[in-house]
Amino acid sequence: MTNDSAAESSVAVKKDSKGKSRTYRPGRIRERNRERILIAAEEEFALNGYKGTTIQNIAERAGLPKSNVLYYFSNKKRMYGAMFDDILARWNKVFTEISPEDDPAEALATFIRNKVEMSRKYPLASRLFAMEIIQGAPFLLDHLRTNMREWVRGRAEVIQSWIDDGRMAPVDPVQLIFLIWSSTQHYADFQVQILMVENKAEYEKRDFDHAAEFLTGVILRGCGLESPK
Amino acid sequence: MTNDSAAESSVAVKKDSKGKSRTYRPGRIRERNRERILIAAEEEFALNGYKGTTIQNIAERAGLPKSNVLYYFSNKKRMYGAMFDDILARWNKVFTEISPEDDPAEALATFIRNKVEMSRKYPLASRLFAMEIIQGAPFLLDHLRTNMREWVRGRAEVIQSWIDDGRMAPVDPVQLIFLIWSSTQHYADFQVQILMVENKAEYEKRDFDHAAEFLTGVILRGCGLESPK
DNA sequence: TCACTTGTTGTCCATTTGTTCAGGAGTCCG
DNA sequence: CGGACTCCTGAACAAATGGACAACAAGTGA
Repeated sequence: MTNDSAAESSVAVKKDSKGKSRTYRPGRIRERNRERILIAAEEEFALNGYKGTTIQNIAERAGLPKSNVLYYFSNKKRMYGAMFDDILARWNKVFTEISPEDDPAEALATFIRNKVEMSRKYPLASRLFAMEIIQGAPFLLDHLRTNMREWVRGRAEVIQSWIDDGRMAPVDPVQLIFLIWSSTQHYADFQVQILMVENKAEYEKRDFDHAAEFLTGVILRGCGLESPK
Repeated sequence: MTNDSAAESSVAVKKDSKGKSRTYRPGRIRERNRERILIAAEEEFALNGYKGTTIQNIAERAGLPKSNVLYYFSNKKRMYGAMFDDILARWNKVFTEISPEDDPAEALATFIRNKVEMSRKYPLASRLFAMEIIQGAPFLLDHLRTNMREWVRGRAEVIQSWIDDGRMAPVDPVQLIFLIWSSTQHYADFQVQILMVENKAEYEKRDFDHAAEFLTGVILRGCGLESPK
């Protein structure tokens, strides 16, 4: 997606000594360790940033020697890239399409709820993404320019059609998407700030429910819509 | 504020050989270089994160030898701290108080506009702050727990009083502050994403005006308020 | 001019870090 | 059991980095 690390998880095709081609399964050892490493990497990168993260730290967190980590991901950059491939794939699965026939209130509410749920379920991914963008998206620039642009454009067109049909207030659709994006993302990215300000030690499930409810309420009303009950 | 770097800019009081105390002006050499370094530091830290930034890079950007940078800020941590002291001071100056007597629509609109203006004027500061929080606020934890908590609490109380007086819809005041905070901050922090999605090379002033207008429109309406003209 | 402080800078060093590599252990299959 | 391949790992290394330091230059008030 963003780099050529895809080869890392694919099935290797090699030729044996007789020149015949044979296929080998990567085996589940590879699968398992790869995953372990990526999970550790997600935590470390989110906590310390790209440069601040050392392969040593990732290895320790994954309970493997550094050399072994480098056996799976030939270098740090690739690891970082592979992580984002994983994250983006995960996100893609969640966000369903919307269409002009949908009910605006329903669709927007669902979007907001999904996004908040995402912040709850994958806060590390959210933070990783945020840090990457803040630093100028050196790895994801291409993704932003292609996939994400198309994604936003598609949504914006549907929203615009709702507006044209007089089914919601005339607000800038792209700005609306940004608003939903940022306000929901905030619960993952600025977790510490929220916890400190609210004097809590940890999030609870109902905090997210409350947040989702608040956001749908205000944003829908802001779009001239009634919240679906 | 967050560390003891205050001493760095204060007037040094030393005793001379005879034991008499004398005061020396730091002179404007110190002032000027300090500022130059901090500006360079802001750019570097925002671009590469704490760990990713090297004193060498800061020095080069400031056009000084590394040793000279270390003469002004004895180590990297202190530099980082001094930077935030500057940033927080800058912010404090901008956000005026609100009171129960104010008009809710007027006050919220002003707040949103100020915050967007902040994103425009000091995008680096905003990003720096965001990265710090995302990484768990190792330097600003204390600030969040004290100053920021009080700040939010104070605002929330005023908003609540507006609600109690039936002057706006009953929305959670703290969540409302978070919403405004995140949605406005977004224009600075996720600049690259926005530019890519909108297929632009650079922000223009009117982009911010447009954003502020959109946000006040949606959020105020979401709070059951009319936008002040 | 003198005494003292402040400012400047090149050099040095211990440590960390990404990455390479060579060799060995484990696994699978005919 | 033997060969082919996958998986593992300790050791080594060049580059980079934060910081210490000493010697020197410039500024300042009396």
